[in-house]
Amino acid sequence: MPPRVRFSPSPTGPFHVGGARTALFNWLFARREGGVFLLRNEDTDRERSSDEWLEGILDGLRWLGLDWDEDIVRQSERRDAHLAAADRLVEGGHAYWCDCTREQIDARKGPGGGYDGFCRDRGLGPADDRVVRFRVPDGGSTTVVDVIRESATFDHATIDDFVVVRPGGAPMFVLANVVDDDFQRITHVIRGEEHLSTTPKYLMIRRALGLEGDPVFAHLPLLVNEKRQKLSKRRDKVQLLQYRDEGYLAEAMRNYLALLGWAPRDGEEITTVERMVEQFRLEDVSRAPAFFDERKLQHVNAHYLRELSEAEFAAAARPFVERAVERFDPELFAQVAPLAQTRVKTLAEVPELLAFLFTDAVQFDEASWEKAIARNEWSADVLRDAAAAYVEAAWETEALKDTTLAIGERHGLKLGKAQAPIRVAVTGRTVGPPLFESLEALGREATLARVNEALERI
RNA sequence: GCCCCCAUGGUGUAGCGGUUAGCACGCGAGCCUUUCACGCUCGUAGGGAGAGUUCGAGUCUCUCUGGGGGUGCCA
Repeated sequence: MPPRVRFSPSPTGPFHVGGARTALFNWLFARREGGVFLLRNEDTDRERSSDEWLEGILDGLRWLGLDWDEDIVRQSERRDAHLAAADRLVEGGHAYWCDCTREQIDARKGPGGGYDGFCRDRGLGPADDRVVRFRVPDGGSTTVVDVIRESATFDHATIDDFVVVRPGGAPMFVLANVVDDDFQRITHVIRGEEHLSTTPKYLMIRRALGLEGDPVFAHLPLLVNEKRQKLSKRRDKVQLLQYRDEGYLAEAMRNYLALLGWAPRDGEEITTVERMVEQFRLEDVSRAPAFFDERKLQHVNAHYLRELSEAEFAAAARPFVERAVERFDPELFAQVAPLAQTRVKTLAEVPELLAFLFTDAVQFDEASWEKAIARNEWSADVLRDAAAAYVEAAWETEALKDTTLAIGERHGLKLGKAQAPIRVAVTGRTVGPPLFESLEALGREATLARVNEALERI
């Protein structure tokens, strides 16, 4: 029997990197084991769920290349099955109707106190304003066996009778989970650690329903922020597709996500998805929470960026540049894009590097101007010589380099020094892509205009 | 409060009773070099604390400490 796993997000907000990591680990496991990767839309909270959020999740999964098998199960359409299970629980004495309000519970146990079992034996029948509570066995305990963290035992005495059906017949998450996992014949439940403490409830419901053959559990370590708290959409940058929009490649994101709580056995952190599938073992997943470190993500992304062919890089970077510069020129861009390839960590950094080629007005960075031009008395001489020599020079990289080299020698300057004022005059900054390649691409006319403009500005 | 989980450099991790505690990110230095990058080389920094088991402990046990998650008529 091939393993069957599921990713079951709740479509109540933008797709989260934590969710993406959970999906990825499920996917890697399924692909590694020749299993089946299923999707379940957990939209039982009708007020908070929407199809638009679901679309965002699907977009994210497609972007990462996480393809799923079989049709997506929509949990809200499984309501009858959930309620039938609740009926069976009540009939079997494993659950009961309860009409306590939060206020009444607080009045009896104090604010924040748990449920005290008040309605356990009142024999209440169904009503729209009543809930169904699971009757937690009085004694004993439930042990969760977990591939990643061995086992965790929970005494029943520490678990209050919990709600399985809300007023109006809305099934709760745990009930729906148990029923649908059984329906989809899920063999391995791979999810975030935040679900570990609800797992005994899951198991108790299974027992009460008489279900046999528990799935294997694997609770993944949480993804946390720099303060070591679980990533939250309120405080942290967690939207998966925001990273795409900021110039990260899907391959890089997928590779980085895999590294959070897991490491390839061969030690090669940056690796192909095929190698990840080959090496993925659930028992190799670590137990400690992992910090989502964007700096390391940047490193991984830069690596993938450099691995692209020049044409692929240009194609990937083009939309970022096109919308950021004054006058986009496709041919010029194709020519200069490779100059940026080893100089950026994300595609979003490409425009600032190349913008000087797609504008009429150079933006001078004042610190650069000061450092390369204003502070050096020889800078005006270099610029004057360049303005003269560039009129006649052959307009290609090597010739421009030789010409500039000669100008430097005349003033006792190495090329590194001599090129600085010219670079600032033409690009506005002391750092940027290789100068002579840039000049060749910019053209003689624009270059001369900028050098002369700088001369006047001194 | 109660329950549960976790603990190797700043970060992600390797190790699975005997290692000079490895790798990667970051950071620092050097080389390369038309700036900046890339690349290469070197360096920086680590098993929370205390007991115990053992000839020997990051690795096993216990206590404590710290962090986190859960404790909903959210998922």
